[in-house]
Amino acid sequence: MARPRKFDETAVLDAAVDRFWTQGFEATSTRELAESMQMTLASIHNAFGDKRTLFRRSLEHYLNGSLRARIARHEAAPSPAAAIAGFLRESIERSLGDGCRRGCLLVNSALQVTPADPEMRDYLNAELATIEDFFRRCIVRGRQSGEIPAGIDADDAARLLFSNLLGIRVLARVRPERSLLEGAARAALATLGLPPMPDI
Amino acid sequence: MARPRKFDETAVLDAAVDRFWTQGFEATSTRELAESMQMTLASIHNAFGDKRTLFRRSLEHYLNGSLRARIARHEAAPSPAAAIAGFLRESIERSLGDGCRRGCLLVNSALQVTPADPEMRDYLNAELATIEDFFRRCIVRGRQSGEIPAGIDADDAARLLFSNLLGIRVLARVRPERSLLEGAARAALATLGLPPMPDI
DNA sequence: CTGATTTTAGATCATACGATCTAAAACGGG
DNA sequence: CCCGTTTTAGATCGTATGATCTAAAATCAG
Repeated sequence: MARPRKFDETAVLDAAVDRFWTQGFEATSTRELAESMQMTLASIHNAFGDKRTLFRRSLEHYLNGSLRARIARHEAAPSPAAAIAGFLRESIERSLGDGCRRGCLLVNSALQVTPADPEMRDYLNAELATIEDFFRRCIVRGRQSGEIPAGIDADDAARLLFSNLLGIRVLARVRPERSLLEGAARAALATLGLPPMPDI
Repeated sequence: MARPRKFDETAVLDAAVDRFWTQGFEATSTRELAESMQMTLASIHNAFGDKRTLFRRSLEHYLNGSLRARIARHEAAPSPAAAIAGFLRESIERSLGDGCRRGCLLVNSALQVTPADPEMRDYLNAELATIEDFFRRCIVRGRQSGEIPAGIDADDAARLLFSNLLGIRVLARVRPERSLLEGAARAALATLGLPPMPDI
């Protein structure tokens, strides 16, 4: 019978996410992680494997509690148009509410992957694609129900919303100004004939 | 009379840009830079200062030969609407033409700045802002001349184009697919009543 | 109690990192 | 020639890095 673990997995993964999110993978040392996670280096290695594997686990943890949950919640709403608007509103509020101005761990990480790690790139791409797909499904459903006016090609509309959100995510880290983030989202919604973002 | 330099500054800065662009600042070691630049570590330090200063110099070099030159060229064109469309077309073609799929050094770097370096963040933000300003100037001038239809607020239109371009830049690194990049740009242009991107 | 197993704690390893040091080289001036 | 200055070359430094090692601790079963 082995000695029981002293750490709470959720708590330590939260701590790891926090560090990686703020500083990025490369600039975060294993000692800094040990400090944040309140674990020794050996314990981290025992429990999570090497640094890259911990990073991967942290991403997964972040996505489960963040992007995936939010897409599911918004998509469960009866109105596809309002789902888009609400998703954008929530994205902006979360970013603006982050005192550390970290933007989005997924987007940050996607840009930091080096060519030496195509597996990580593909993983991140698959996750990013869930955003684009969410937008597309909403557009298609909204047009079928007549809630969203026909206009440009549905694929292109989804791509516009996708790139718009990615841009907002970039700005959330480097220039988190409400007028800028809201203006970009408001314009995308308006030009696509979608309802405005709900007020908070 | 000092010993003359052996290196060509432009060539070595090109080499540094290449490395930083591909791998990012943190993941690129000074020894890798020395190899690429065909200079010793001490010579690099003598000529350019520490790693961060070299990075800054490399960014400046990249921007002079890239973003700044392109904004100036497109803005000199007689048609503000065509300037926007042409700028987007060029951005996409440059990204898709890059076999290393590096995206945009400016955007990549902006996301990699850690909170410990606000000065670098501000520098990068100022550079990014020149893109937004370019779009705004074109929108305003195009509307004055009647070439661009009135629609949503000019500031918001500029923000939409800006976030759209940032998103395209992100995708240029992580998922450089022509249909995706072109679709996002095409949708932004179409919904703002702008002309399509010129064919290549 | 011993044994098996996993976890923790602290030290340590092998290597890499950014940066610096020493000395020779390269140049023109006097 | 010597001198002054900067650059180059190669070695080295002090520290940090990701990872590992050793041994004690914690647990239940027999």
